[in-house]
Amino acid sequence: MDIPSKYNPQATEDKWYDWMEKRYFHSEPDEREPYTIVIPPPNVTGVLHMGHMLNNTIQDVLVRRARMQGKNACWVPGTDHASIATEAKVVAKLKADGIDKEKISREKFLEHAWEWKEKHGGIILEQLKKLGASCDWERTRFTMDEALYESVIQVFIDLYNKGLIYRGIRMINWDPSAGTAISDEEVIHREVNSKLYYINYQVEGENDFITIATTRPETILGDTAVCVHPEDERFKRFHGKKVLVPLINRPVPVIVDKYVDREFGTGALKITPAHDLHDYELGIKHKLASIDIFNDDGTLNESAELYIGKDRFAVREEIVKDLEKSGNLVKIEDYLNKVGFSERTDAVIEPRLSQQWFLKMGELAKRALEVVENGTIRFHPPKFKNIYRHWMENVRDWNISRQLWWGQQIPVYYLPDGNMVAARSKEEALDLARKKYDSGLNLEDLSQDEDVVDTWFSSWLWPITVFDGIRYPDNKDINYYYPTNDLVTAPDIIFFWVARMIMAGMEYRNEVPFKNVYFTGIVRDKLGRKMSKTLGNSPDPLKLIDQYGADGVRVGMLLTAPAGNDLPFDPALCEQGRNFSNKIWNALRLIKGWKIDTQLEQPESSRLAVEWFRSKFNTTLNEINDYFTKYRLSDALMATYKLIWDDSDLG
RNA sequence: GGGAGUUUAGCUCAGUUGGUUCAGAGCAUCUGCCUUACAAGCAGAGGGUCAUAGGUUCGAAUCCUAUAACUCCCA
Repeated sequence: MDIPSKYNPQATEDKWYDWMEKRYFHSEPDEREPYTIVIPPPNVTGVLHMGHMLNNTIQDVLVRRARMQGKNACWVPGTDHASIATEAKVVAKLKADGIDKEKISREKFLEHAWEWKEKHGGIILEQLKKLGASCDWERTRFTMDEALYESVIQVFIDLYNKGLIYRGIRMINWDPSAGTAISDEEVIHREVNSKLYYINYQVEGENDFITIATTRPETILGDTAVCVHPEDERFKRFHGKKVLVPLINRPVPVIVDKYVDREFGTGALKITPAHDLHDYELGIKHKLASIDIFNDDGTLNESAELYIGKDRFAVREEIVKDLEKSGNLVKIEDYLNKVGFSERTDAVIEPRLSQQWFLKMGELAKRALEVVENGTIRFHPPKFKNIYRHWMENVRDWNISRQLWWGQQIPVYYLPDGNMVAARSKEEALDLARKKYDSGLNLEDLSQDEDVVDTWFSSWLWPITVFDGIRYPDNKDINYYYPTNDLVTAPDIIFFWVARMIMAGMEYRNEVPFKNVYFTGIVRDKLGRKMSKTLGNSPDPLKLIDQYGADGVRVGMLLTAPAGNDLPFDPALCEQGRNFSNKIWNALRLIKGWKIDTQLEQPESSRLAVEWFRSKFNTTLNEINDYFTKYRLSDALMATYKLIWDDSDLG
């Protein structure tokens, strides 16, 4: 026989790569029923990891099935511009070339950024092709493409005019490493082994003192009060008095508030309104001063009076020594507390008072919750409904401004008198400003807001903007492909992305963006650890493909991946996948080896066998279809696996 | 601190309204086999107090209560 007994995936798969060129997966609206998936756009800076592999395999399975069912299937690929990550990469590249971002203009920087994007961005899309993803590659989109950029601007202006976007000074999460504010969702709270410092504050004019406990001694320089519980007997003698902030001897009041937990620490709390959310609220309630002691990069500024220009963590060590010298330090205890880290840079988040743009979420959330509650959008598995509901009911306004350049610049123009207008261009802004405020204004009088919007503020429009449905709400594509059918994503971006897409869909199409959301699990290693670069426990998907074939790896991933379940990945699974490919290969060899003699009459045994298999096949097909309608993909795969391995096996 | 979820064979998981096909699947393991599609294979075998303790019921993996362990989300 001339067919090799072992399946060689490379030989087969390479042959099919020109599918992309033959436009087999291109879709145009026609009279058939549409089936649409938009890819969760990976970072343009990203490279393929196991999570993408799983996620895109599932999308490919769904879209290929739809195609087999005769639907007009369209899977739109693309990337997002990932402002923080990309800007960091470009800044680093410029630095290596001896260029300082601060010293070049915004325009120049963006030129470099685009150059970088053209050169290094989008590797991941090529990798997806290797994986065999049957996307409509002619529809590839990028969140900074002109059409998508303009759509974001248009939406911003619209929401601004509706009064849903506002500007205000709020306590926000500052990422000192990226040099920008980030949203609440981008903060990851982790338990950290730290210390609890007990520090004496001397009572002004008395030889008495009050002891507080804090995990952040460096912030005492920004203290503007000490707070105790009104009914705490231990502190009643301090009510109405003032105490001196150690080292700088600033007198601050002792205030009383039931907010204080008497059990925690000493029962006395130092209040730093500029650097803690709860302290900030107490500050407003008790009309306290607020002293911001940090620079943008996390070093101390002049307001701190001491340690100016030094990093916050270096200062923590120094100040403890100085407090000890001055006799204010009582003791240090080990303490486990939760610290917020930036999802992007892993820097410790600094709560900070800052002027930012926010999007009101209340009404948007209400409608977005309703369509999930009433089943217009179904979650698979349904347990994510609870998490979604909880977030939606407690949603807070979304900080959408970022102090970066790479992204859609906020389309708000300020007038010399402090008034502002939102418009698509400076010229339009001028028109508007003349009509609204002052007919004598000139172009030079206007200055555009320097910030860009959060990357998610473009991704939340993705199912609409890939079909240009914001700029042209009645175009052929959007009318045909929207709402999309299935969204496949990881549960960790349910709030970042899924929830917000639903809001945007309801607001701008008055219709849900997708009918089903399939939540994948998180790919872990054999020991159950999350795959990460630092641990080095993530296999390179492309190497796995080399080793086992794309089909082998994909079967391996799906075998243990019921929706929403974490996937403890083991390369042995790919081996099983490869073996399965080989099984199918050899079934082909078997058939090819048969010779049909039309002269002979079919023996009864063969007739029965054919009839049996036909019936078995149809039973299994029903079963598989049933699994698919329930989004039980690994069960569907297993049914297929058993049909081929056990029932087609004539050995 | 608030909420959600999980716990079934060595591993990863199914198990719909409690009852004859309820104790299952795949992998792994063990024992034979290089039998002309496939040793990346074939034939066969073993393996579980369904987390623990109570309760409801004629009957519980399934319902209720408590406990424990783990996971996730939120503050």
